[in-house]
Amino acid sequence: MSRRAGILEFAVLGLLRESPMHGYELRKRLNTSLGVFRAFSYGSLYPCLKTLVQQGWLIEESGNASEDPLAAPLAGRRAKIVYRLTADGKEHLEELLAQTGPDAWEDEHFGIRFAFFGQTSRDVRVRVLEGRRSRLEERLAKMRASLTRTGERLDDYTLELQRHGMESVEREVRWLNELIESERSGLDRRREATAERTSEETGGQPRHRGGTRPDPSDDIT
Amino acid sequence: MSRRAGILEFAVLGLLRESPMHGYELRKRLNTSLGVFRAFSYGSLYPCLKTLVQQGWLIEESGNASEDPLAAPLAGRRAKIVYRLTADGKEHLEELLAQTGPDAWEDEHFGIRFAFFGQTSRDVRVRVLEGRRSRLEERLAKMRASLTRTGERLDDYTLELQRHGMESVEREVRWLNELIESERSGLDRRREATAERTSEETGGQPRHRGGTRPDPSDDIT
DNA sequence: TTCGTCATGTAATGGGTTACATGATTAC
DNA sequence: GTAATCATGTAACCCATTACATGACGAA
Repeated sequence: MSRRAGILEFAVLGLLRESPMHGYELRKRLNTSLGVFRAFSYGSLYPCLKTLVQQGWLIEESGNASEDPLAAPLAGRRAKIVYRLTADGKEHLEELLAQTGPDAWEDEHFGIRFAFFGQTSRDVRVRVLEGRRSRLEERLAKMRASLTRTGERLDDYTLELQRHGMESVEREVRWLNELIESERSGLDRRREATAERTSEETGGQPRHRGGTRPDPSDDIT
Repeated sequence: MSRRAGILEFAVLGLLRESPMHGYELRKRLNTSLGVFRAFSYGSLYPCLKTLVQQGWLIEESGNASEDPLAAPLAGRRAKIVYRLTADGKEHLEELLAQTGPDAWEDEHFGIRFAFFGQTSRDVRVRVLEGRRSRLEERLAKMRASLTRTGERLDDYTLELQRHGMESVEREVRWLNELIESERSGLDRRREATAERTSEETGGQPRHRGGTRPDPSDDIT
């Protein structure tokens, strides 16, 4: 059981905790809200959903659950397959969210972890941020060492690439410092607020509708 | 023939153009000089080398070719498999280097392309940089649109993640602007210098040896 | 009636990793 | 002699993508 995360699984579970959705919608959210870094395709999403159902973490429902309540009597609209998190699934997600293992701060995972910080307890948040930071500092050390090394003889472009890369990492470290700082200073107020607060604020807010339909080719890529 | 690039193939060809090497050394270079972004393992490198040999782009040589000429009479040192670029291979690389198709500026490819700018003609360099820039600007537009959209209701962390992501992209755009600018201003001097200059400056510089052996676990990761 | 979007899926493929197996050489 | 590093590989797997197949619905 619990054959270690996989970032898509994580993302799906996290999104479905906020509200039930069908696959198509899920993918769209994956590639806008969370997808700044990563885009997923149906070819991975649907099989993933299937295995999550098999694990008992999701159930398939039919009916226009997460549809806009304002335009409620759609009636004719064909009922799609809506996925909802089960109790087991919620529990499983809770476990994933509580993990602070090394893969929580690797490049790919960190983004997802951060995206669901709203569902994560503050101490885990801090641990993940700190883990990420030391990961990056370790990397910086190696990059500096590699630049210092006598010999190597890199040409200007390679050098420039490395310089820019290092600056990017340094920038992320500064960002993390600020975040950690602000997590720490947020100690006094919202002391009670750890993993329990999410339920009431994730209620059914109307989905966006009308206004600027922003270019049908979704995902930011 | 020429079954489209693949970044590892590209990197191997590019590195071997500078000087012949054996697999182990190749991987190390891949993961330091170029490897700021990406790390490769033997499990992908050796099979890749094999197919490149089959394509006729590399030949296997035995002998301590790229070894430090200062410590030349190593004699006892067992001869490893040294890979050298063939004429065909060089030609093929030239073609790859000249390509300015859309995948030249996608995230993964762009790094490699840039790393070998020293072997690339200036007009191609500019085209790739500009392509990359417009790619990023396109992305920025989508991100802005997605942030502007009414509804969506993202929580603070997701918002912060997107904000940071956008700033990263904006920063890269500024970097590209500077690079393009400096490529353009470099028009007068080195006018002759396009793809022909690389031969004499890539001669056998001594490999690093002695001094600080920088921590045997290579790759920057 | 046709186009665009919504919606769900499958099969083939890709491009890499991990873990393993093996062995030579060098430094202590 | 033994540990670390150098060196070459293979097999099993992973996680995703691409291309494809299918079809319903709404709007022009």
